[in-house]
Amino acid sequence: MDAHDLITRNAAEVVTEEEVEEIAADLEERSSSGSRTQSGDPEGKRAYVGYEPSGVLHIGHMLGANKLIDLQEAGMEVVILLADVHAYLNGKGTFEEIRETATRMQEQFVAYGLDEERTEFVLGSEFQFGEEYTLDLHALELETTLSRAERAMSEIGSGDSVTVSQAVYPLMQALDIEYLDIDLAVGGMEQRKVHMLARDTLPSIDYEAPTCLHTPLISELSTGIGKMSSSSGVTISMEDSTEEIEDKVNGAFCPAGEVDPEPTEEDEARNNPVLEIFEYFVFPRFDEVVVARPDEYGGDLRYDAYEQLVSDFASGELHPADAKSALARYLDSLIEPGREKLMEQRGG
RNA sequence: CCGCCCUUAGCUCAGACUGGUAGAGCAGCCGACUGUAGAUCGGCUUGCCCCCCGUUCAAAUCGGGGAGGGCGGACCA
Repeated sequence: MDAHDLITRNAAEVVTEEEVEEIAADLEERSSSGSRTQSGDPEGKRAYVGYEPSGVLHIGHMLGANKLIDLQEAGMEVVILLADVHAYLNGKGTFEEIRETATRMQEQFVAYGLDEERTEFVLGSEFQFGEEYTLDLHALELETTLSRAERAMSEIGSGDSVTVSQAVYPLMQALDIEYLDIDLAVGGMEQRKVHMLARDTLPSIDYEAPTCLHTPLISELSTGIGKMSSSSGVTISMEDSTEEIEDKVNGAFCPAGEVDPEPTEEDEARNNPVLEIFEYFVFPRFDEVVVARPDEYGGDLRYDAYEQLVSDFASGELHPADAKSALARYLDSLIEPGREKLMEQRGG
């Protein structure tokens, strides 16, 4: 797979396609000339994603990590911002508490499969209190209306009250992209308003508009309606036991043969979360997927591409129950190293 | 600072005028039916009624104080 395909595979959108092509072309040129990207190389292409530190990685973090692994493979340098200041601004606790969870999070990312040598972890507070940063932040504040900043914070639900800190939050995200010298800003689709704000406002203080890549959001597991969230409903995380994974996956909405389930009576869009997780988690990380199937139903099935699995599912050849048990098994093996790290962290 | 409104189950709210320690819908959980889940049936759980003080035999309900949240406070209409 070439650099461009690695960058864009399983991405919900890229802004803009032209800008990504430029990055990909540059990576291709460098790899063919034999100059493998070294960390800290001023010419290297850098991608980043930012997360508020949380003690336990959940499926959203893992989805982002999958993309970062793709980007590393494509030759990019990868930066994970452990956004302690952002977490503080979002009311997640004291700096001490937040920083402690930041360390745990970093270890879990490595356990999940990020190359430790090629991943740079940066604590937001390392650079976000600098004088220059602060002045730039105020300059951005001058360029941004409250309502625009408020709209960019996806976590703010209607009806919730908004603090000034939450309005500053997205502006800092924009500035981080510049200060970390990022060529590609990565985030889930819930980050697109923040990134669009960054593209609009950074040029007004004479910085470049960042190129952005957004990963899809997985549908709510038990209904297929809306998006899976770490704050409500069923979510999958690194602290799930094998049994919990099995139970959660087994409880997932998964109508037989329906790749594109019908909307609900209230006209809410529905997706098949089981297929989504196969597509975004399993196939990117495994060359071959084996679905164990009882002999009475025809024996095991083997796939080396997501499309093959979908086509069997659509035809009815692959039954949801078999798909689910296979999914639980693969998800479990993805989570296992992180789960062990987590137990180690808690035991010590 | 001042004024008005709100606070009851995880969520949206009823109950307050006419005191008798609480209800609905949704969600959730459990069974039946499906080789999964959903749908559909059947069953079940849940509450510092925002806090404190007072009146009363008895307070979610009445009185006082407080906290949190929403909206408003020039002009124009």
